[in-house]
This record gives sequence, structure tokens and C-alpha cells, in this order.
Amino acid sequence: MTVSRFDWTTAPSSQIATVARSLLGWELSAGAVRLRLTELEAYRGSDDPASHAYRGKTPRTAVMFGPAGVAYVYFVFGMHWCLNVVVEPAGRAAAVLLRAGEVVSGVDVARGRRGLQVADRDLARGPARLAQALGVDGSLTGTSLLDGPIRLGPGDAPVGPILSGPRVGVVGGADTPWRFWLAGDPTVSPYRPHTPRRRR
DNA sequence: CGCAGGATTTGCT
DNA sequence: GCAAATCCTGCGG
Repeated sequence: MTVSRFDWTTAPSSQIATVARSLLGWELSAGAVRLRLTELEAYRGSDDPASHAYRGKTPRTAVMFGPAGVAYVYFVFGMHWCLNVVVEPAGRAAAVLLRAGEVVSGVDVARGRRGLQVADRDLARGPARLAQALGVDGSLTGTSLLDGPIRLGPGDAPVGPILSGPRVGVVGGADTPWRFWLAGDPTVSPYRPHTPRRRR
């Protein structure tokens, strides 16, 4: 299936999985760091219990209800930022979580942010790691990924097979196979089933 | 290698 | 008050 340059900004929610899959291999750049996306997850709005927008529009999720092509950056577990692309026209919420990538440029800058001991393949291997490698934080929520400080654009099409499976770390919607990744790519994050936290 | 536990803040119930 | 679209470390086999 061919996806032309910016189809994903107008695709209907029924095609969000296709949109997420089609963004594999695209390139994301922020300053000196550029990476090639190797793992993504699709999140829909009101009918997707795993989505932050499931319970409606709040100050936090407001940008998900806005126009496609902007960044939705959220904060989790008191310490990590994760980067999404909003992928539907204003009025309906949906986003694609950018989960992992291969750093193809600016490796030294990315390592400076992530830690000097971090192996190349681990620089952006996971959503919070990817955001940290790019220097992304919540202040970038709402900025355009087509025309802003972070840029998302087409890269070389993936050559190998694309696999899909359940999304990582979610409770509701755990059976929906909306995680997509490049088969065999070393920068794809390890899959961890959701484990409830114990009380203390 | 796998698994378990803890860090640490926010947003919503 | 509690759970969270995670990551890192330490321990055991």
C-alpha cells in the first residue's frame, strides 16, 4: 500500500493502524539528532480504552483533539517524556506513539543526553529514551512536526517485513495489535507485558 | 539471561 | 489517593 507524503494528516480513524504502519522508516530530526523510526503504536480516541483521550478532552489531552501533524508529549511515572504525533483532523482524537528508532545522525549528541555508556542501539530504544535522545520535553506539545523544531518526514521505505502485536504496557485494549515494528531490527524495544504495581 | 522492585510527579477520581 | 502508553538496577540461576 502506497502512502503519499502527508496522507496521515487526513486519514480517518478507521485507518489509524495503517497510518502507524506507514510511518515506519520515516525520519525524525531535532537539532543535530536524526533518527529512523523502527517502532510505533497507534492510539485512537473515545473508543480506545488504552488512549489518554478515552475519557474525553482534558487540559492534558487537548492537543490530541486538535489538528493532525502536531506533537503530543506526555509525562509518565514522574520522570519520563514520550512523543506522539496527532493523526486526525481537529475534533477527533488519535495519535501515534513514536516508540523507538535508529539514530542515524548526531549520535554523539544523543549519547550526551542519554549517557556516555549507552550503546548505539539503545539510544532511542523505547519511547522515553527516544524523547530523551532528541531532547524532547513537554514544552514541545502542540508544535508542528511538519514545520517546527522537531521534523518528521519520509525516509527510505523499510526493506524487511513489518510485524505487529499488542501495545506495550497498556491495560485496556491489551488485545488490540496496534504496535508495529521492523522485524529483526536491534533498536526495537523489548516487549514487556503489563505488570500491575504492587501496593506498599 | 530473566524477573522484581523502586524512582518520582502529575492528572484525574 | 491512586495509577500511570517507563526505565534502570540488582539479584538469582
